[in-house]
Parts: sequence; C-alpha cells; structure tokens
Amino acid sequence: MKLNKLIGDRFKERPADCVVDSHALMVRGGYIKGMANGIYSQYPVMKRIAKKIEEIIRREMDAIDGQEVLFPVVMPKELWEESGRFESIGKEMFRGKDRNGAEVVLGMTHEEAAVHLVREYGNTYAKYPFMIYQIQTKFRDEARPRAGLIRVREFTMKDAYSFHTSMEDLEAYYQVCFQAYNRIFKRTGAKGVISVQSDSGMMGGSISHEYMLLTPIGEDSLAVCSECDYRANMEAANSIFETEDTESPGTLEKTATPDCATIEDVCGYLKKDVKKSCKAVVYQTNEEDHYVVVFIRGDLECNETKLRNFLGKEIHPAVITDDSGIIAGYIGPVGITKNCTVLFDTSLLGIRNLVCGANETGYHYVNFNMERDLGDVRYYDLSKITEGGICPKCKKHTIEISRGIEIGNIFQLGTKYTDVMNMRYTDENGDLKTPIMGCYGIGIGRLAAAVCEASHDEYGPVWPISIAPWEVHICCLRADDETVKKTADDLYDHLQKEGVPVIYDDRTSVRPGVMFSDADLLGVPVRVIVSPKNSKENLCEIVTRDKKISKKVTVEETMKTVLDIINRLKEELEA
RNA sequence: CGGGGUGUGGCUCAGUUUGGCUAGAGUGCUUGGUUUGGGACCAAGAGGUCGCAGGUUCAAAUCCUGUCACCCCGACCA
Repeated sequence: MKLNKLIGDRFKERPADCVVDSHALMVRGGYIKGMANGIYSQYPVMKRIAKKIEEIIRREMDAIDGQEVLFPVVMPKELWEESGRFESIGKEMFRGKDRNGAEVVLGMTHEEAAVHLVREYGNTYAKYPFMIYQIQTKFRDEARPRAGLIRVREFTMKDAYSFHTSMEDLEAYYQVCFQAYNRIFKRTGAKGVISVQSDSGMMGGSISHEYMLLTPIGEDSLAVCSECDYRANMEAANSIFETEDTESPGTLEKTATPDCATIEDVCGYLKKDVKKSCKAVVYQTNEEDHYVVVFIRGDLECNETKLRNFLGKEIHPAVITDDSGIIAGYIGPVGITKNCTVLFDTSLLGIRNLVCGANETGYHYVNFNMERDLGDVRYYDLSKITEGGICPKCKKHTIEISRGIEIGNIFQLGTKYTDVMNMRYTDENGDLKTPIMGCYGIGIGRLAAAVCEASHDEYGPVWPISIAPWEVHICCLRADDETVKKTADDLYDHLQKEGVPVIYDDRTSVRPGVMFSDADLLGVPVRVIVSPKNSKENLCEIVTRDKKISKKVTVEETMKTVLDIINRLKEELEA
C-alpha cells in the first residue's frame, strides 16, 4: 500500500472534543470519523486493525471447537418476548417498525437468536456440547457514549454461546474459554488485562467474569488485592469487616445536634470517629412511595448494585417528602416507625457505642449498641468495598481500587434462556431436559481503543505487531533522488513478495518531518528509513515504533534484518 | 433523565459583553516557484446560508424566544 493512496487524512491538531488519548489519536490518524453521538465510520487503517483482531479471535474460538455463525441484526419483537427481555430491557434497545407495522428490534446481544438457531438442532444429548459464535454489529442506545471507541452505541462484537447437558460440563468449558480469552488478550498485545469477578446484571446467571484493561480512564472501579489473586468489579466485591470492639457499652443518650446536615457534621460536633457512627441511606423502589432504609457505617457508601440484587427490584435514591414520616438527616434505627424496609449492613456488626439518628429533628443518639438496644438483627453485605479494605480472600487490609475498561466478559447463564424459550433435549434415559448455556463476548473496537490507550506516546499509537495495520512502514525521504527511490522501491517489492504487510511513503510533496509524524500516527511497529544520507553509505535505517531498536544496516542486509525483527516481535507476543 | 459547556470554511479558534459597511486568523486544500532527517518558505487561488427556525431592529454571527446537535459531570448500562 502506498501511503499517498491511503484514504483518511492525518492532521496535527488535537480535536477539541477528544478527552482521551486513544480517541484523539484515532481521529488525528485517520482511523475513524464520528457520524453521530457514539457512532463512527472506520477508515481503512481502523478496519485493518479490526480485521486482525477478528482473525486472532476466530483462531482461538475455532481452537476450542467454536463454529462461526451469523445472526440477524434486525429481529422480530416476538423472539424477544419469548425471553421476556422485550419488556425488561429499557431504552437501551433500539426498537422500530417495519413497513407492515410489525415491531422489530436491533440486536444488542444475541442469546435469543442463539437459542432460536439451535433449538431444533440440539434436541438430543448426543449433540452436546457445542459452541457457536459470530462477529458482527451490535446496537445499544447507551445513555452516554464517551471516549471515542471506548463507549459507543454501535460496535462490532464477537459473541459466543455454548450449550451443555450438565453444570459440570459448562464449568469445564468455562475454564477452557477463560484460557482462550487469556490467549486472545496476550496475542493482541493487550498487556495488563486482568480478569475480575463481576455482577451478572441483566444477563442473569450466576458466575461471571469481566476482562479488564487497567487504565486511569476506565469506567469501572475494580477491587484488586495486592497480596493474593482476588480481583472483582467493585459492584460485585464482597465487603468484610472486623467485628471486634472491646469498648464497654455506654448509656444510650439522646443528644442535641443542631444544624448537623451530614454524618460528618454530627461526628465533628460530637467529636466522635465517623467509623463509630451509623448512618441511613434512603432509597425508593420504582413502585413509588416505598422506602428502603439502609443503615451502614458512617464512613462507607452503599453499593446500589448489591442492594438492587438483594431486593430483586430497581431502586433509586429517595426523594424524601415532608409527609413521608422520615426525618431526613436524623434517621436512626431506634424507633423508626414508618413502614419501610430497614436493612443493616455488615459493617455495623459488633461495633459498640455508635452515633445514630434519633428520628427527631435536631437530635442524635450516642452510645447506641445494636444487640442491646435493638435485639437481634440480620446483617447484609450492602456496602462498597474501599481502598485499604479487607480482602475477602486473604483477609488482609490489602484492597486497592483501580480503574479499568471492560473489553470482554464470560457468563455462566444456566438455563435462563433455554428454559423460557422452551429448548429441550432428550437425554440417555429418554427424559426431556433443558440445556445449560454459557456466553462469552469481546468488543473489537473497544479492544483496539484500549490497546491504543495502554500503548501510545505523545506522537501516536504503538501497535503490537499482531494487530498493527501494517508490519513495516517505509519512509523514502527523497523519492526524487533516483538511488534513494530505487532502494526503497526494491525493498517495498521484496517485502510484498515475502507477504509482509507494508505501507510505503514515497511522497515527494512532503518534508521528512511530515513523513515521520504520519508514521508515528499510524503506529506501525517497524520503520525503515531510506534517505540520501543513508544511501551515500549504502545503508538503511531500521527503527521500531517503541524506539527499543534503532540501527543502520547495509541495503543488502535490510530485508533480512527487517524480517528478523518482525519475527522476534511476533514471538514475544506468542511466548 | 438531571447539571454544566460549546455550535463561525475540512480542522483549531478569534469576533458576540457594548448590533453597524465586502465575517477574520492559523492550519489544511489547489496552482507556480524555492526547499528537503522531526509537521518549511514566497506568491496566487478556491472554500463559510456564522447549527436551525421564528422574533426585535433602518441594520443581527452579535439581542430575545424556541429548537436541534455535539462535549463534559452525574444517573443508567450483557
């Protein structure tokens, strides 16, 4: 490929509305062009990267006995009514009507389509297990797309669905897939991808993992133990606490706490440690005026995902009205009368002499002791894990909170879809059984953006050779010089004959600075510079994009050296 | 959905407070020339219904009303 024929302009200035580097570089480098909020076209450079990623994924999916299929983008409402998700999914799903008025949806995930495809095929135990996957466009009408390709509304995804006759078989295959994913991220050069336990959310099912690329611009918060291998999405991370408190119980006393709007104010006023206080966090279920009051240690926050899962319904922070019977700012466990759901977080277990609200404007209690003053209560894990918190696995204070981008996930779905969609098989004994499913996704564009985010410098991306748009970039600094041009042309021809993907910049209209800047933006791992200066000494200069290798070799040796470097870079990713 | 910000040639932005004549700059693009190892220089040229609609006015990029789009924070999110 000649660079002067490459479609997509590169330019110098960082676009004003790009806040993350990968977005800015992909726009500046002529990779993508925004068309609408969270919707992008891909120029050839981006498409080449996406293709390479897809091929790596295909290889791994095929290696674990996956078979590639293709589901429709547009699906009828009826299919989604079978699973119940036509109703349960909100605005995120794009809905429309065809010319006859029949309602259709755009696929945002394909569990329904997968079951639909193999419902008849999988009617006997003899055909199990099997896995199908596809690579194609998904549409999700996200509330807030951001950061270029990191969070978009339309994107390409590899999604795989496996079917099993036993939980043991699913678990075994889940592990196989887990390993395949590790290989995929290694081969694509997505360094620093970790797997974490996650919340299954709307997908349902029990066990799930997310693959996270650690980066400060990530949207998810992760709890990572620095001592052991515990890693979880913060919304799924279990919080545990020390329950020893040797302080002897004091007398429960009502105390005036005027103008104390927050628990920090109260504790400051009473000169008490916030960790020895009990605050109330109030939510409402979506069936309006029902309140849910969570009592939790004053310095902690409620994990709304945990609360949502516990209640099994949607909740939102409460709007407390005057006639609700709830005294905002002074809510406490003693004498709370209103018929609301009251929950106690495990962080309160065993703590003595707490400060808490008195359910009376302007007053709090001190020396509140849960067992003594309230009797037996049940505690639930409803708090957010914190930096320096206790690791649920190794029990040390070693939890660190990091940010990450989710680039893949795997779920044990169980029979959630197969059951309601009436997929059955006949087992060895002639009994009808429901198959067990797993599903496994990877976002292609997001993976590319995440790699770019993790691997770039101020001038451009530094692509791993496995997904780079080209493997070699030839800069012919003076294509108007016959010797120079001849050398570069020959090299270009030879590399192409060897089957090496190569981009060749032989423009005479630009100066070296422009060529180098363009090369940096394309991020091709190996660069060969042919110039009059080098040619005079019969040399070519070879530089890797990451600057780890920079050498001059004779023109004759150039081909071999370049091929050696390419092979070495590839081996590093496979090792 | 709540809060904030921005819409002016392909891109980055000035001009808007205080209305005034043919709407500017840089960059990119075209042509010619000089240049050539990290985004050169000279000259000529093309390119804009100032997001859109309505209103006020002798006169609107500028003031008013509405609306749309994009960006950021939050809520939400396999």
